[in-house]
Amino acid sequence: MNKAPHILVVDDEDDIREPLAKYLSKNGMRVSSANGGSALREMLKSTAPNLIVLDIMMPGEDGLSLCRHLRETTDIPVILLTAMAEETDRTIGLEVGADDYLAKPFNPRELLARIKAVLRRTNAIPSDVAPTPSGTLTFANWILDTQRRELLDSKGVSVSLSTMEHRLLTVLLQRPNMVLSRDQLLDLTAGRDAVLFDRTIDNQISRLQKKIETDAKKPKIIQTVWGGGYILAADVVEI
Amino acid sequence: MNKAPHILVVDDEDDIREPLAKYLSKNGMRVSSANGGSALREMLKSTAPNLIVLDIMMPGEDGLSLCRHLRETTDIPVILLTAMAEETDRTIGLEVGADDYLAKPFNPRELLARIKAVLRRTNAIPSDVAPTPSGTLTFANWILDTQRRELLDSKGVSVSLSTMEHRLLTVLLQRPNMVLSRDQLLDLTAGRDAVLFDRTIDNQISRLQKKIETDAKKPKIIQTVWGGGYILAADVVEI
DNA sequence: CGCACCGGTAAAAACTTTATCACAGCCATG
DNA sequence: CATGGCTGTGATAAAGTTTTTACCGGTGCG
Repeated sequence: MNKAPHILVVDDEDDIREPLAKYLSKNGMRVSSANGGSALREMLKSTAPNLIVLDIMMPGEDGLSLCRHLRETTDIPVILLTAMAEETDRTIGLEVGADDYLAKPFNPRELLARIKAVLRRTNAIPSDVAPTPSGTLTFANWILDTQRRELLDSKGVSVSLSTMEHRLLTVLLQRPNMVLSRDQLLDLTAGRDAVLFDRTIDNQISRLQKKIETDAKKPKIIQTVWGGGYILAADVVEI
Repeated sequence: MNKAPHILVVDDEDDIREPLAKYLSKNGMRVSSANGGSALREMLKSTAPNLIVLDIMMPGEDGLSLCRHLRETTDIPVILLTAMAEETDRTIGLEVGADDYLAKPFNPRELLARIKAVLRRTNAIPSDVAPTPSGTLTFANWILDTQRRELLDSKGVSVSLSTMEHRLLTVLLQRPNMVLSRDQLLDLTAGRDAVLFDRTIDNQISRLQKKIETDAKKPKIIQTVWGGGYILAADVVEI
């Protein structure tokens, strides 16, 4: 799609910083790294990364105030790394304005997932301001009653939807004829962090298609956009 | 249903604040904490919690005016904590605009229950579905005389209902074909101040089903909506 | 054509939510 | 002060849902 996101990793320990940088670049990120607060400050003069991964336990530095400073002077999202797994720490981290928080030792996969989640949130889809989740929506011979959580076909026969199916369908109906990436769908339905090799949305789409498509092999209503996500291809009318 | 509620705990004593924050987050809340009035004010600049738990006995602070200030400048509900178990204090607390009040030492469970109760009330079901508390209602071969508190089957045979069963049934009949969450049902059946746990509603429903369903194993009238609550699936006519 | 990904879906696994039962406390009643 | 009905709570079993895994087939591209 666009340019790969630029991640700045700040950690004083080479043994952590370098493998991490390598891992992230292997997985589609552009990575720079800094071995401490002053290197960080120096780098920020010349570049504006899309996200900073910051270890708060660096000798001779106060990671927390560094983070606070970042938050005050820039809009760059920050993910904190810390040695403590304490709930208190998490709280403090978030108080200081971090976007997310991860305790060491961490699973690089999880960090990657969280990075993606934060970036996704930062570039949030514009239309999630609007939608009115109430009322009754019609589309392609179906009627969804959001109050009753009931989906009716043209003859008024009810098809039951599970919680997630209902949520996913509602999300799609609120943004018809618009390509939604898997990440966006995850965000909108579950608010969950997407993890690598996560086929959750595929499955949910698949299950939903089985219920609402005439021919589930050739979906007309919910279509796949190769490399992009899914799109609800129908006009939606609120009645 | 959607995101976990965000609770802000304000207390100067670490020994209280931290375990409490931990307890609440273990029980499905998103928690931030502040160790005093200024930290609170600071945090409110950047976040809008769903509820604030405020200790009014903090040194160098006037908790009461803090609460009053909160009430004047925001719509965020407040639960007060205080060392005194005095009735006077409770009155003062409520006068100042607090939504609830709890004396220390308190049982964390009870606080949790009260938090839930306040949140439930805040997101209360819109009362535009103006219930008609009087009259006689028919549904699915049953006749409920709400005035006489009597339930009759199609042959006119009376089935006795306990207080709670009657109240619950009435509440459901007033909002037929609409999913009602446990929280909503709790609110509608128990009073404002009731501090109950979710399983209570399950039991009430179960007891009611045993009385009115033909086959209690496959309920037709009061159906479970998985992950959502219950729905009275029948047409209700007032006669 | 081969390679590297991407997407579909069944089945297993993990997790969440709900049903049910037993029991204890309460309250009014006799 | 014993009795019996009603309620709320906790434990445990059961049901239902969602996520992960695994495998396979399709797509774009060089």
